[in-house]
Formats: sequence, structure tokens, C-alpha cells
Amino acid sequence: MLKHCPHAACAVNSRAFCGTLATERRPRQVKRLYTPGQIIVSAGQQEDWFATILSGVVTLTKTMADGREQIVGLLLASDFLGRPFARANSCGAQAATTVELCCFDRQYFEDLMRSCLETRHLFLERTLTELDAAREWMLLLGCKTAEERVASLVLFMAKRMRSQTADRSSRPQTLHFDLPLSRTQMAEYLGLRIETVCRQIKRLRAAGIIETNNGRAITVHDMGKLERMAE
Amino acid sequence: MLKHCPHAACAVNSRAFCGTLATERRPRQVKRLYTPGQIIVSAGQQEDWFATILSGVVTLTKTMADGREQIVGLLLASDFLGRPFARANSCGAQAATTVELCCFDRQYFEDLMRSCLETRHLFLERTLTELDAAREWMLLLGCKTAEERVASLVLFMAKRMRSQTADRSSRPQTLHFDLPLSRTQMAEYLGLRIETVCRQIKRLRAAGIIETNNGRAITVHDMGKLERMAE
DNA sequence: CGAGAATTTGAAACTATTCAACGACTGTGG
DNA sequence: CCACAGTCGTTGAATAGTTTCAAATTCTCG
Repeated sequence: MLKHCPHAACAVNSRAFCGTLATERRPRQVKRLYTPGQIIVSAGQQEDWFATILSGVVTLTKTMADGREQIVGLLLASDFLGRPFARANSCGAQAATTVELCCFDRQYFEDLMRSCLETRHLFLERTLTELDAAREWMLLLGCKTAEERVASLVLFMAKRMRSQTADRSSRPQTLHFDLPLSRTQMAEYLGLRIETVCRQIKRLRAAGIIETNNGRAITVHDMGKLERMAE
Repeated sequence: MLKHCPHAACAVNSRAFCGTLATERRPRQVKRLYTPGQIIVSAGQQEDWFATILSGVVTLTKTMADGREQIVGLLLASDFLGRPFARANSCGAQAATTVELCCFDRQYFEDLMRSCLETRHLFLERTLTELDAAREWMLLLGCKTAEERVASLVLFMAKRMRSQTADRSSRPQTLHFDLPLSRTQMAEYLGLRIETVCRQIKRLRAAGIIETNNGRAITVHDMGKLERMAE
């Protein structure tokens, strides 16, 4: 089924574009490493490459003229970074954690999109998924209270972590992991101020739903309650 | 160029999918008419058809369990309505004005997407455009003040109307048109309450930027100032 | 003209922000 | 090893902006 399109399978998992592609069909493919906080691409620029996230978390950010910032998307392992068929990126990308990228040539990928049905369909599916995610977040930003927003974000991350890490040793209701975002970044994602995020985390802790240690480590004790708080 | 894909040109304009398609290649294509407020599709359902908007404005809405609503997108003439390759719609669609739809068979369109490069590419481009729009709105919902939000929406609509109507007789700085959304819908789109929208419109009127008559008619006197207020 | 809906306005209440300060953790240099 | 600076996270108090509640006004349409 995939014989015409080796991109469709990948070293990260079956959802990614790069990976198993034979080297002779993958000109200028390179791995890149970014440290937390490092800018990967700036808004308004056009890069000559796209990438698959191999590991780490990337934030997509929009910035207003006076400096206000909004994180409009999170890219995790196996996600696609870049904007094919456009003059410029509509938002900037920054490494939230240590990030490992598998980069490939823009022209090559755009040609592949034209010639390979699977690649094209995979990319379309993903774009539709991202659109759904963006709209879901619009609901959060437009309707939810601070408490619901923070609960939603913690829940979102808990679910992502549960599906990625192998930490299923303990009870399924209890989950321990490191938040990939700083308080500032959480605030920028949730449309809140950092102090508000802190206070709501404190409330979740007081309610016995989570446990934190003034840092990024977090333990979720009651996914059910968390889900209810997130609405 | 388009000989394999008559969908790529359209009666509405060159951006739409339906229209010039010969009838024998367009099984079960029908026009449908909706009145303001009418539900077109409900969230969670799957329809057996897609459509192109021929005229009018459609709102895409997400609803929370307790009834809070957020408009997550606006569909205008020549826009595409539907979600190919998915089990269910992720949001509901409702007619904001009188809406005229050109509906075509789901299976047929999905097959066309597989077989016709132009259709597929057109659809991908549009999905990417919608994603950009959704993220732009996330910036509004997450960062902007009530004043900036209302200014942004009026500006957005003024630009859309300018490109669609033939009202270029008067000075380019002055623009008169009907808002396609009620105050309630504007509030749902902006993540505000209806009273807040009213008060901000009042302020725009007091600042001499717009003129309104307690209804949907609006005159924009100073696009420049409006743009500055929207940031 | 009159009924009902949509819009506008006012005042009080509340949520989240702002401003300010403190505590915890990290890495550097003495 | 400890003192120090710097960053990040937490907490408190006052403030501002938006919401909520209530009511008046305007518009629409039969």
C-alpha cells in the first residue's frame, strides 16, 4: 500500500512523515536540536525546510504589536512543523523543552505532496485535526473560567503524557509527569496571567485533585474530578 | 488545466467547488435554502452531503454541556461547509442570515478528492486558511480587550463587505453595510456578553468612528482609526 | 397600533488583573 | 562550601474591566 510513499511510515510512529524514507529519496534531511526557549522559526519568515518533531514540545505563538503573546498551538512528537504552500509562517515556533527535529527540504516535500496520495491525505487529515484543536481551544478562551481553563490544560497534558509515557505501573487514576510548559507559557496558552494560573493550581491542590512541588512535576490524583472541573 | 476537474471552477467564483460541474458528473446535487436562525447541521452528527455557500452567512458553533456557546468560525459565500473523512461534525452550523447552499453528495466529493489533484489542493489550501483564521481569533480571545475585540470584528466585517458588495461609490474611507450577526452572535463570537458588545459599539460611535441605528445597519467613517483600535 | 423580540442603558457584584513582595531553586564565583 | 545574583513560582492586597441583574427603549412585523 505504501510502496510509492515511504514517508508514510516513520521512525517516531506511523503518523509521521519522515523516518523510514530511504536516504536517496530524502535530499538534505537533517536532525536539529534545540534547547528550551530557543526560537525555531519566526513569524513572517519563510523557511526552506519542514520538520517532524522527534521529541520535545514546540509552542506556536502569535504576537501583537505591543508584545502581548498568545500560544495558539502545541506540537508534540510526530507532529509536523511548517506551512506548505505559503509565503510566510503565520506564527512563530519556539522550543518549550529540549526539542529534536527531523528536517527535510521544502521543495522536496511540496513535490511529494503533489505526487503521493498517502502523504497528501495524511497531511490533510492532520491539518483538519489541528483545526478542530484550535476551535476547541477557542471554546476554552471564549467561554471557560480560569478554573476550568487550568483544569482543561492539566487534563490535556495528562492525557497526552499517559499516551506517550510508559507510566502505567500505578493506578490508572493516578498519573505523575512533568509539565512541559512554564507557568508563563501556561498563562499564554490559556489567555490568563501567570498569577491567576498559580492560584488556580493552588485551588486544584487544595481540592486534592493534584499535587505539585512549586515546579513542573505534577501528580494527578483524580482524573475524574479534573475532567468535571474542565467541563 | 482543469479539464479533469470541473469542480474547480464555480458559479459563485473561482474559489468554490461546485457550480460549473456538469450535471451527469454531479449526482444528487441540490440547492437548499435556510432562514435566519435555522440549524443547518448539528454537532456530533454526520451528514451525507457537503455544500458550498452560495449566499448568506453561516456560523460554526461549539456548545458546552451547560449551554455556553462559542462561535468558532464564519462561513461566507463560496466557502465550503462540511468535514470530509470524519465520523461526525465537531461543531454545529447555523444560518445567521438567509442562506443558500449548493449541496452535493459526500461519497462523491470524497472520491473526487482522491481522484482530482486540483480539488484536493484547493481543499487543503482552504483548510489551512481556516486554521490561520482560527488562530488569529485565538489571539483575539486570549489577548485583546473588549474594545479591541469589537473593533476587530467590525473591521473584519467591513473588509469582507468591501470585497463583496459593489458599494465603492462613496469615499473609500466611508463604508455602509448591514452587520450579518445579531448582538448576541457578535458576543458569542468575541467571547463577551451582549451588554459589553453594546457598550463598546457605543464607544466607537462616541469616538466618531462608526455610526449605527440600534440595528444591524452600520457606517464606518474611519477605517484607519478602526484598524488602530483593533491593534 | 400593539405584542414580542432585540438592543440599549444603569448600577452593583465579581472575576481576573495589576502591583508589590516574598520564597524556592539554579548556577557562578569567591 | 557558601554567598550571591538571577530566574521562576507563589502569595497578598488593591484595582480595573467585565459580567450580572434589572429595567427602559427601540425596532420589527402581524
